[in-house]
Amino acid sequence: MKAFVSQALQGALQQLHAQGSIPGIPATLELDRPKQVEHGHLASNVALLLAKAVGRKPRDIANDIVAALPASEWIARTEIAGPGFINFFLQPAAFHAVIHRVRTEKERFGANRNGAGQRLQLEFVSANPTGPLHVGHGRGAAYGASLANILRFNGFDIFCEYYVNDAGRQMDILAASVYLRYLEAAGALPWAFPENSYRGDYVREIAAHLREQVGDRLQHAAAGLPNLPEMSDGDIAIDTLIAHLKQSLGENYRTLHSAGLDEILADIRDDLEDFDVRYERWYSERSLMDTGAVDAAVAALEKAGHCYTLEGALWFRATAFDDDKDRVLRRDNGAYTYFASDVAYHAEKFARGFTHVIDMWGADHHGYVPRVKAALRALGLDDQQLEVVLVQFAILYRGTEKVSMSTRAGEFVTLRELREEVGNDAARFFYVLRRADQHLDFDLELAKKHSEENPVFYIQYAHARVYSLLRQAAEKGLSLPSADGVDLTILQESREIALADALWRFPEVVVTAARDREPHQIAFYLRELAAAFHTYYNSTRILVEETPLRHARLTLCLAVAQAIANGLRLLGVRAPEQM
RNA sequence: GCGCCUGUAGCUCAACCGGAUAGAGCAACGGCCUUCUAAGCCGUAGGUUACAGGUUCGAUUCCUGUCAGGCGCACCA
Repeated sequence: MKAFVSQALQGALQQLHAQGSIPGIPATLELDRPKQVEHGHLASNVALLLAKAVGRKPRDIANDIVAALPASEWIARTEIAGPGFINFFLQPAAFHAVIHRVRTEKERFGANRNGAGQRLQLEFVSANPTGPLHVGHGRGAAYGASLANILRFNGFDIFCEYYVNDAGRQMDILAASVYLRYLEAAGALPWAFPENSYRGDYVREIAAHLREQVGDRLQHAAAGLPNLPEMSDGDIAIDTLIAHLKQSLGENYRTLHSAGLDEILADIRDDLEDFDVRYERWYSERSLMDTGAVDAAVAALEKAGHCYTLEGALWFRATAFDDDKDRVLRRDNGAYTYFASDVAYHAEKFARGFTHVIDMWGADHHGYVPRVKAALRALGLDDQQLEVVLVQFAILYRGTEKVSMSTRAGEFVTLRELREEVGNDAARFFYVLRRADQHLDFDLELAKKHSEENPVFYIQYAHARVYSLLRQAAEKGLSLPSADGVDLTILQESREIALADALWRFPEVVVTAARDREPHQIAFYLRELAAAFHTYYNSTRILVEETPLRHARLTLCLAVAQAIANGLRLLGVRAPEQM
């Protein structure tokens, strides 16, 4: 419909251009919905843009443009308003066409092929597998999964990936923590559990499972165990413990390490699966080490002459590529930094042929963006193809009190707990109700309280009401509209036009939500569509005796239900037929 | 100190990558159920868009500065 008007406008402009009255057609020409209905269904600012170049008043130019518009069955009339806007008022037939389109396209209504041929990689969550996902990770999960759905609806080929940090020191700390709990369970822990290890209950469970698996076979490493509480520096204490375990357990250290990693990763997978968040691939950091990809990436940087050695460490000259300071790739102890494997990972993403790569990181990683981009450029890659979306933190509150979310202390609220408390639908919806760059205050008390008067129910209710109408019609023995042969031209009431107008916006919102990486646009749109429906429902009786009118109105309602279902599906929220 | 994000109604947030009179939800107040689900609808009230400049036909949006909040500035991940 918009394309139709746009075509007519372009035609008029081309005609004026051919006549020499305007120098060209502005590229920034807008054809948008005015905020107020009095300003028409569509409005263009083109005359305002041309005024300066032509040297005439905008309103005069607008007059010429309107005069040059071809006659049309869908444009009822035009109006020149304000400083020189051209307002278009459409015929009801244009809106009837939208309803027809929804019924034809069904679950594909709103979809487009804008992204056809583009392979896009989306990495999100990628939380360290050192514990269950907490509510902060939930935001990234909901956001990423929704964005993936929206991009797919726009025709992009999307590949979702979770980067598993299974190689770092944090994993060793987890292994050590599991071991201490393992000893504790056997009554063989000589002192109290240390502060800076992972202390959540899940560590006890992993230790218990390990014990079932290996019995007391690993207990021998307790001999010569360094006295952690006596050591003043906690980090050194942990590292000493890890070194001791690696040495005395030998091959069995791998068993210990895997016990934690496997169980937690399985838990994370289940959790996300239940949350309807799915990945094409879980990418192991360790695999980058094992295949030599990290060696290769670092070697490539060295070969390109962007590295130097200082005090035993290998540095990348990131400052040559606009970063604040140079970065260490390999420590003086010979171990690679996290940064080194991340360079390898990103180089590998590009090597796999994605046309565009989107990373979704927590906002606390923002300082990390310049150095990754610097490394990509140093490797001769186009850093423009890497887009980093920073998702601000979700700060947990219980009433007015901030809730600590230290994973080590085990005091956090897990994503699973949140889902069980407010439900998947509400959680998915709430998480994407704000832009990514907005801080999200997640008040647990409020989330619970809202579970009954939640905006998501408002939208679901609109959907369910339509199906309720169908059930009512069946009970009363009233016939339902068939797929075709419904005369929509009877729909002339302003609220019916307004409702169809709201429907027509869905395809546009799908485009801008993808373009701006903003799933919240879908959520806000759905609330407006639901509001338009509730208004209509309250003002107009749908199940009237006159069959043609009833069929036309039900067709409109079914179109609304279809659009709501399509929108909710993009956000991972169910569209129930009954509440 | 440097960098990134943010500042809009009492609260939580929108505002279509510069457009016309800045909009919703919640909270407050007043109405609507003998008829399709009141988990709903209708209405009232609420604003110097943090502040000061600048850019232009036009600024919540872009630029500069100030103030305030969050985050980051590791041979951690």
